[in-house]
Amino acid sequence: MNAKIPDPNTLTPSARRILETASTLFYEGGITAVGVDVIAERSGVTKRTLYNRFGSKDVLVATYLLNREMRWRHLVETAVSDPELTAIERVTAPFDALGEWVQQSPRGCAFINALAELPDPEHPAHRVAAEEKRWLCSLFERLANDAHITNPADLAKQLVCLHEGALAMRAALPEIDSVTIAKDTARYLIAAATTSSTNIRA
Amino acid sequence: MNAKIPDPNTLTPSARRILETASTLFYEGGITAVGVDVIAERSGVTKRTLYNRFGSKDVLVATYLLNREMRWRHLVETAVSDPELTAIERVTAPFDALGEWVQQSPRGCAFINALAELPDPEHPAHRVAAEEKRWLCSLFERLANDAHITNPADLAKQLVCLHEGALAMRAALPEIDSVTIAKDTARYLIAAATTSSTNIRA
DNA sequence: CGTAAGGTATACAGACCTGTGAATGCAAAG
DNA sequence: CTTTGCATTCACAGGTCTGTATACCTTACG
Repeated sequence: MNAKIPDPNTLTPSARRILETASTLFYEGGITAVGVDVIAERSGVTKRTLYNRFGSKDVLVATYLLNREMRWRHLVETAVSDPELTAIERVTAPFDALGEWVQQSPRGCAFINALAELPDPEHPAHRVAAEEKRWLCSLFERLANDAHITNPADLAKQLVCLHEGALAMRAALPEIDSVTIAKDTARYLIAAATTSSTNIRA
Repeated sequence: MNAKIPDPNTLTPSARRILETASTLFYEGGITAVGVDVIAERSGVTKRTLYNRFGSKDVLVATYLLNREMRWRHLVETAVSDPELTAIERVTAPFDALGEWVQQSPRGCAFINALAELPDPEHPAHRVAAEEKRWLCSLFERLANDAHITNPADLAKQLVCLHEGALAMRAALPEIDSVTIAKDTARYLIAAATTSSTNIRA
């Protein structure tokens, strides 16, 4: 029932083109609304080739999300590894990455969007989406830990919420600069958590 | 091109049933993925009746979102009007409402989800979604103002981000109690903004 | 030279999609 | 009693959807 996802790095030239076209169309037009015919046509490829390379639309969707996750992770990892940054600044670096990212992705989080369209929890999209959020959360936790912040786990969850909220708000109300707001709020929470001040009381 | 949306409060019995069925199916299965045939069948109604009442699927979708927004607004307005609450507690009351809401809506924000599926900015869904976010933002601002908080506008935007993030995270990673985290964070930000402490520095 | 892999081209199956047409039953309100 | 509104049944149009079948071409490589 569930074919395996091809490695986005070892694709034939046509498969590359298909994946790139599909990525754009899926993100901009929605997964369900975009048919394989359009993807094939816009890739300069026949539908047969598409199915030869990916086997099914579901696998193509999963590859799209996986590939997108890889690109996003790479961007974030580059941002947090900037040697110019202090340990504290590193914690908010993902928000800088997000600021760049949304320039080309104003329609919200592709993983959240995919979840909205694919309710079946068995669909590989759910695994990819959940994993991405978990990854971001542990990254925040690790960075907070490296910056000697009290309660890194709690702070990480707060930052992830802010992060997701900024992405969603960007899609719904672009007139609000939600990414900057989220980053400023993150900075504030971090500063508060470093100065050994009163922490959050449940 | 754009038929008008019927008032969800003055519907014939059949239309009510159609709207309720559609609401469930759209939210749980995605808007594009759910066809009018299923909606009609599950409502015990013929497709013709559906089209007599709503005119098009797009209008049905818009009515679904509008009706959902009305229910959500009502829930929030009830929560913030609780006479037991102090002015400060009122500011976080929408998060309490959210906690109840997600019990029956674990699949994220219906408006954000709709935006993900309907990229056309002319679609009425965009108006409804943007308006809902704007409404929530001004509500937060008003509540913050009533609680004599410095910079109510800034705080409101932060709270909206937290709010949306909690909703999105709930859908992606239900194992994290994101609503509680968001509410606690909100309380913290509010407390910080009331004690005339250092505010956010850009 | 021979073979295999990647790709092209066209057609098709079978299901589902939104939306319409035409005729009819039924009940309440004027 | 008749109009009006609501709902019904059945059939259909015209597309689009995913996925497959058949047959051919081109290039690389051993």
